[in-house]
Amino acid sequence: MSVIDVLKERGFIAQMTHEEEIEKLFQNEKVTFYIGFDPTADSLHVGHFLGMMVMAHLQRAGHRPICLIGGGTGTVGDPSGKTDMRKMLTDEQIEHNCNCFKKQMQKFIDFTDDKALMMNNAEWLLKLNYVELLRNVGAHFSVNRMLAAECYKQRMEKGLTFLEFNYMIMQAYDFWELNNRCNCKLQMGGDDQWSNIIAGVELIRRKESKPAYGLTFKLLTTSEGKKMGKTEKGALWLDPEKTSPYDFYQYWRNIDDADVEKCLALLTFLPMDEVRRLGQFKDKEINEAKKVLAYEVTKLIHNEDEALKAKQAAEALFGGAGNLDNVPTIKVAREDIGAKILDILSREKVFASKSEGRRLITQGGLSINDEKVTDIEMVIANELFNDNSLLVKKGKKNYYRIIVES
RNA sequence: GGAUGGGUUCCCGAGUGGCUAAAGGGAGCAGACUGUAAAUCUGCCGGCUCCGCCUUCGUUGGUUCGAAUCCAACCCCAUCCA
Repeated sequence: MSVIDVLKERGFIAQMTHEEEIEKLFQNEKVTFYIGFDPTADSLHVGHFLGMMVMAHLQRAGHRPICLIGGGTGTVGDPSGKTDMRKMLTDEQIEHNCNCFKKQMQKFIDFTDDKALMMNNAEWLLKLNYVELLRNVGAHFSVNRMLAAECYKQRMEKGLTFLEFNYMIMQAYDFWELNNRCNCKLQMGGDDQWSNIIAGVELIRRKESKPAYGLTFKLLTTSEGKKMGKTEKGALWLDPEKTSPYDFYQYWRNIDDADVEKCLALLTFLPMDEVRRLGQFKDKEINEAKKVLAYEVTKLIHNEDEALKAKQAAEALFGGAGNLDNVPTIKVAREDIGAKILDILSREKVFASKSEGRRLITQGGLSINDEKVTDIEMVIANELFNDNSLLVKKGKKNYYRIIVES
């Protein structure tokens, strides 16, 4: 079975420019391909995860991925799928973000011995000469066609700046550049990148009279079509400082029944037989599949040790067994004993504000050691601690262990 | 540069002098039901020293006992014209 078949079977692929030729390409040679990542934040998030999985699959099959960090394009901002213009980032921010991306990708993709490359398009884009670019590249783009592109449709109504309009051209230029530099023949990306990818494919075919290909993978959406990876705290980050492994684990543990099989196929390396077997589970049983999903995904993004800890914490909290050592913990000082629980938990950001804390308690949404807190004025008393720790539950499933720092 | 319309709380969107912390919807949160799921029902949904007070309706000034609502200037957005 070819890698492309594997990707198809697992449900990655959305569109391909030349399906048969791409399949042949992967059978006949070691293919260099690239995926671009815009450094809009200082961490990758689940949205990027899918692309990384694709790279990993292809790398395992002996092909060579290029991670292209958009240090240059990031200064412009991709208008695809955005209703509003993106905020512009400063050069320092972009550089910082690029470095963060790099670190995270290295955990996931093997960059030794040039088995994968990491590049930054700032390297060539920032040097471009405007008039030269217009003559070399601009001549190959039809504004009429660009305006008809899906990715600009929304923005045609809302307004699109010339700056953003050029994003497509820059991305096409990237592909051309990589084609020249590293014989990169294929660009991949999320399905929202389709127009941008085609632009590059066509540019290479025109300039070089050489074949170039494009492939998009499906966006990671829930069964309801919403983007996956949104949490109450914002995006689901891959950086443990921004989203703890425990929260990360819990996100997948709590996923919709309908999305379990899809996620197992896309976000883990479990064999498809196993994925299908787990996907068959119904009702209560499907929780077993969710546990596998959560564990596997956490293991990939963080590591086995963190995945295990997250799993243990979850089992201790929800299964009622095991020790609580790995539960998210808040340390308080000795002099906090006697203070109001409301004050301490607001200070520790368990509540967004005191008002929210009050509301929560009034509505019966806060428990300490499994007993509902009914008194807003309740204080943290010594008797509440067993073994120096106390368990707070906010809402249905947010747990915090509080320990006193000695 | 000119004309017109518009900028309201996380998002959409009502509101044209006091009854407005501001309708309605979405998102979110909590409770019930459950399987740490979905659906459904109920409540909440600016902040605080919370039966009271403070801050918010593009910005800054002004009119008024009182302004998101009226006036002025400015900024931004959309559409048409140049």
